[in-house]
Amino acid sequence: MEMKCLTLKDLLSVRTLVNKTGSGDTGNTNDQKENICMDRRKMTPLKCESVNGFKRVSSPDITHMTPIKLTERVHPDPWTPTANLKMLISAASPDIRDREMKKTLFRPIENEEKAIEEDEEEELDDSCQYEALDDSERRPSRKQKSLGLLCQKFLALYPDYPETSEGINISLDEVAARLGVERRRIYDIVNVLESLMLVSRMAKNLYVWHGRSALPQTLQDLHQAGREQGYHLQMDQREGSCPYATHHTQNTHAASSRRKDKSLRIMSQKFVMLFLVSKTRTVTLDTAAKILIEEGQDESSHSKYKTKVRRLYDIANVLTSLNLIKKLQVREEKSRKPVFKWIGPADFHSSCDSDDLRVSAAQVSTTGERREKMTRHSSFQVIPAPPVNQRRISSAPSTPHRPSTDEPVDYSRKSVNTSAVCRLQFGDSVQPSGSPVVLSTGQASLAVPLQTDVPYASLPVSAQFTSHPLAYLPGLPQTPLLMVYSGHVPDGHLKKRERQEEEDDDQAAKRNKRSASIESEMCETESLSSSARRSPVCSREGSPWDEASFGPMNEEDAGVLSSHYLYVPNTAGLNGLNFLMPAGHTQGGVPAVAMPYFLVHSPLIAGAAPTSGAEGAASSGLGFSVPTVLSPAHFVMAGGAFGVVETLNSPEHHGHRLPAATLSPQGPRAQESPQPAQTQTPVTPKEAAVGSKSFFETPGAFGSLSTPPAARKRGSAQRRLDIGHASAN
DNA sequence: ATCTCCCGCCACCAT
DNA sequence: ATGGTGGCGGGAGAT
Repeated sequence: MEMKCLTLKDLLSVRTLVNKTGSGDTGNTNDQKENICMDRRKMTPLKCESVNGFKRVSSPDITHMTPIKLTERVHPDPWTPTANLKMLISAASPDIRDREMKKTLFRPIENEEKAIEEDEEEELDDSCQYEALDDSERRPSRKQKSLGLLCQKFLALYPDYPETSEGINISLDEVAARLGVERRRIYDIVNVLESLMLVSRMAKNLYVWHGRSALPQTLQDLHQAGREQGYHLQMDQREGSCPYATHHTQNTHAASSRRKDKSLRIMSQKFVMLFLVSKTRTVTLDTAAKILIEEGQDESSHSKYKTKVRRLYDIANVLTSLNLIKKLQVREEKSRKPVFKWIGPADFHSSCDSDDLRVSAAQVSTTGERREKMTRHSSFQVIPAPPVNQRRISSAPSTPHRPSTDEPVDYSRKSVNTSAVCRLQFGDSVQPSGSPVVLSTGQASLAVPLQTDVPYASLPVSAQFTSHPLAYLPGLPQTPLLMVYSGHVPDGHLKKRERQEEEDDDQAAKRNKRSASIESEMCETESLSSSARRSPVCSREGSPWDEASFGPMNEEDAGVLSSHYLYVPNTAGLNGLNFLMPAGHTQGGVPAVAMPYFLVHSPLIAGAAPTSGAEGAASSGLGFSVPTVLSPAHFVMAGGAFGVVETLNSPEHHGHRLPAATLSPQGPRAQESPQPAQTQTPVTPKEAAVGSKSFFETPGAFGSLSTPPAARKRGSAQRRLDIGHASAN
């Protein structure tokens, strides 16, 4: 989608309910909130007081959008959130109202319970159901304030399948006011929705609604990622303790502490993955919590578990509202055991295998967009938007954007890319086989036969590739980015995933096993973005030339790798770039997963032998001589680890590290290393630290699939997961 | 008693 | 310093 939505800010404000309500949204509302807070807050006196206090002060504060206890300010009828909504809706424009009504009234019932609840609530609201007027009744029940219900209301505000042309802006403030809740709650919802790409964050306080259009694809991607992550194994085995569990935990320590890693978004995606890879499509919170804890936490204290479960409940409530899962009451033993069953689309696995395989220029925009939207997780991310179409959310409320600095490449999430990227195979999920790569460069796309070798042995690589030892990409077009990806489907990349399920187990197990050492680094969105900035090369911390980064990986690692990309930001004078790819590198001593292509830093090429890393890789069996053809553009040659490479000399570009990068031998250790010398962009210490973080810990999973554009804008640190951040940097 | 999960404090982090 | 985000866990309602 285009970012036109961004420009819609004006529109937005116009259509906002609040505005309609008239009066500077805050002003009146605040007054109203007065009555509310008291009744509504069942809270302790203290809370009430604070509320009041807040309230008093709020009037003046109105100016800034600081979250105001929206709950209180919206409607006088505290105990019925729905009432607030209705009121607001009625005040809204006909469109909104209609849509709203339609939604609420006709939306398929999710879970009986929910539906019923809602209905009841509606009734209550509508009629003067004051039968239950006792004070106790007046106070909204816990259920009425549930996140799930709130989410339903939220969803009711937007069409499941909005017209593609225009994005629907979502102002958190507005929606919070509209729903009569505090903003904090909206974050909970939006984060989960974002994890499924139902919405995308465009800027501060501004999201764009995408609806369920991309849901199937998103789910497919998640399914893929889940399998690559080895979740299916864990799901199968876990019913006690997963052997891998402990393993996992081990090496993540460094990364695990970061805030984003515990992100609700990520957790949500993982949670969904669990369902998707589960044969029974059911997941117990207990299992999910354990699995998730293992991944992200060092310690698994009971409190951690409890916290995790809390979050899972939050997520589950939203997913339930989305009709994707439903709760099953399974009582066993002496206690009830919360179990959720997937009731959403489940056929995605077989659907898109072939179509998406090749991403043509034309497709890039859409596909890329989709991926990009995939949470902020780099794994889902994709292509940066072309400078041209980029929309800055500058208009976005309170989000200043840097003007043109980032002009060349804006990976801001906001910018839904239009194709500026050349993308070769998308990913395993998308591209079934390590097939020929289709390179799309904005306007033109060329197919580059890639020799997939041993590492890809499992792949049905056809002879077609063999004939082309090298992929030669003559001067890259204007395209800002070039991404080459040789699709290797770890799982044997069968078209039918079902079929693989059993087959993959071994691999998955293997991956899982080793995941401990690399997981933290895999596919981490944030790390990608941040690291990208720091280091042009995918190598984790070190400079592109860091040997460690390029060193051959061990077999295990090799096994884990599933995707390889060649990622070349074509910004600063890369147009003339010529690219060579070794077609059939032998894996001789090289771990099966060695990369088939390299990036070579021109200086190196020109002058002496490639740096150790590159050198090593090259020598390792990739008989690959660097032709003089290579342009002066800086090249980075990456051998083994994975396939993301970037040019070094684009300041604006931040390369971004692929998940595979984590595979470097040093593993975790690398993480600790200080900032790469080459950091192009100033990085805060924190960022650096972040770099090693892992998002998905899925080798080659999404991370590999979607490469976050080299330079993702960095939004708030917390948003770094985002695909694109508004401000470039 | 245990499950759910609301609520809002407050750490984070970009500005 | 400011303000948007959102992790987190206390603690209370629901079962």
